[in-house]
Amino acid sequence: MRWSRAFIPTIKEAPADATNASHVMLTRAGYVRRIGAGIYEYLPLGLRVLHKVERIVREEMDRAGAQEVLMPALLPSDYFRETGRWDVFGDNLLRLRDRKGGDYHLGPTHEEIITDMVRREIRSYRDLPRNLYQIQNKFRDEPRPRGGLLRCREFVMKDAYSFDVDEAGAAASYELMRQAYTRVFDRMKLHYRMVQADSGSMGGSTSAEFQVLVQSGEDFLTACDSCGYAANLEVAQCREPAASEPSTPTPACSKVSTPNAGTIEEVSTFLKASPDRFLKSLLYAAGDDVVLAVVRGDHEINEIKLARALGVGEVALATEEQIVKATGAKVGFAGPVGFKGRVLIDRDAAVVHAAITGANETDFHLVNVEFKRDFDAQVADLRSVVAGDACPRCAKGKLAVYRGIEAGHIFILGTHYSAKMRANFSDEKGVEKPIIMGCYGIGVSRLVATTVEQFNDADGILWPMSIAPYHVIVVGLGQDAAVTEACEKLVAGLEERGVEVLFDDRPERPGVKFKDADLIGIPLRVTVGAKGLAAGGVELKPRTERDPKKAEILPLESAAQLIAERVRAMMA
RNA sequence: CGGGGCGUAGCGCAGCCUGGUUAGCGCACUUGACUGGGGGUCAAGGGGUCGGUGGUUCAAAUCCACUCGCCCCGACCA
Repeated sequence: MRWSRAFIPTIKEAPADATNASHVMLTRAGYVRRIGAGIYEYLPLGLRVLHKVERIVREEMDRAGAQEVLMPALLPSDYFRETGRWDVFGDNLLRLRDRKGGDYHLGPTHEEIITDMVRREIRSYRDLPRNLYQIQNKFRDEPRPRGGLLRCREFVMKDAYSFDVDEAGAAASYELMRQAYTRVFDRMKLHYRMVQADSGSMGGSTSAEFQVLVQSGEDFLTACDSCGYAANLEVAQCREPAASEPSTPTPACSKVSTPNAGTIEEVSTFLKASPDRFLKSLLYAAGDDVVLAVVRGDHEINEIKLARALGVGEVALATEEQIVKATGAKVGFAGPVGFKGRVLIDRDAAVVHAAITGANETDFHLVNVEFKRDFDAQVADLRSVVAGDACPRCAKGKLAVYRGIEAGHIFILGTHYSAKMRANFSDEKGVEKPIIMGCYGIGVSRLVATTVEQFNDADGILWPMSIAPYHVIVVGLGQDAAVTEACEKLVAGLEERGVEVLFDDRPERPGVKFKDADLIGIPLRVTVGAKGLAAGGVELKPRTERDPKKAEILPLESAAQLIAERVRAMMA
């Protein structure tokens, strides 16, 4: 491709509303344009990258024995009504109505549709297992699209769905997908972790997320430094603390005045006691009840764990009125001692001795509080892991905390959809049973942006060879006939060898071309100029090399061959 | 949905508080000259329903009301 004929609108200044690296880079480099909140156009370079990601995903899905299908984006409401998601999805579902008044929506995910496709055709265990996948645009009316391409209202997603006769079969399908995912992310050279994750409300048993590690990630993860344990912070566990006795008997619990000191920080300063001696008491609304959850002062409560311990779907922080009503005190003075209602305490909070808590009385706290002696509560794991916690899996490991972007999620669904939709098969004995399903997503368009988040520098993008829009950029300097001739010859030689070449033949100054080449991030740059030709050939420099003086001089005659080999090596 | 902010040339912004006659700046764009290995210099140009509607006023980018769009923080998020 000749740049002089290409549509690659690079710009110096990104729109002011671009806040993260991928949005800024992809916009400046002419890959995408935003035309609405969470709605993007893919320009030629952007589409080439998107297609390359799709191709890798397709190849690995096919290799794992899955087959591609295409489902409608426009869906009649019947299917989602059948499983209740017409209501469950709420405002996240992009709904519309046709001229006859019929309810429709744009598909946010296609479990119901694929389940319907399968139930109409699959009758027998002989028809199973099967794995079907789709790569297509999906729609969610996000409450707040953000992060450029990272969270859009319309996005490209690969979803695979597996259908098995039993749990063992489903586990095997899941394992195949796990391996396929590993291959996909490896081929893209991403730095990622597979982590345990919350299966969500959709009743999955086994599930794992593929998190790409980047500082700008929305998710927090933890991983052990010595074994393979890794989990999303939502569900991450740490080792249970050892039980301990106070070194000296704790004096009787007593009340102290702490005027206007409601936060841990204020009371901690006021009483000159470190936060880890506090029992932080938080009130939560769980269904119709208000419960008290207690964690150590320096820890943060994890609402997913709390909900699980309570056996409810979700919990919400109590309102100010609820707090005042339940404790009889202003916000900031709640405590477990004397609390009338259900109390849960985190394992680490339960082993604090001579603790400090709110007194359920405005402007007062209690000191020398002892769990069991002064109050009782249900002990549970309620807090989020913090860096430095002991690994729950191995004896010596410490947990580190990272940030990541969720690029993939695999899980076993069981019979959640098949039971509701009567997607059954007959087993060997003729007994009708629901199909065991799994589903496996990859955010394809999100992956484009995620890769840029991980691979960029001050000058622009650094694509991995496997998904770069072009393998090589040939930069011709000056209007010299000899230079032009050398460029043409090199470009032809590379294209003959299957190398994808962008040839910058524009009559621009060298500085402009070099800046643009860095910005769009093609992995290999070949500079062809009078100077280089005089010195023996063309100059090859990887995008990762900052110093132009370190470019290799390749003889023009053999350059195409050598560069083609280099491309192949970088692809692997 | 709660809080904060922004809509003025393709992009980035000033002007608005304190209304006033041709609405400015940088980048980008066009033309010419010089220049030519990391976003060059000089000169001359073109480009605007000031988000929309209504109101106040002799006069509105500027004041008021409504409205649409967008961004950020939070809530939410397969």
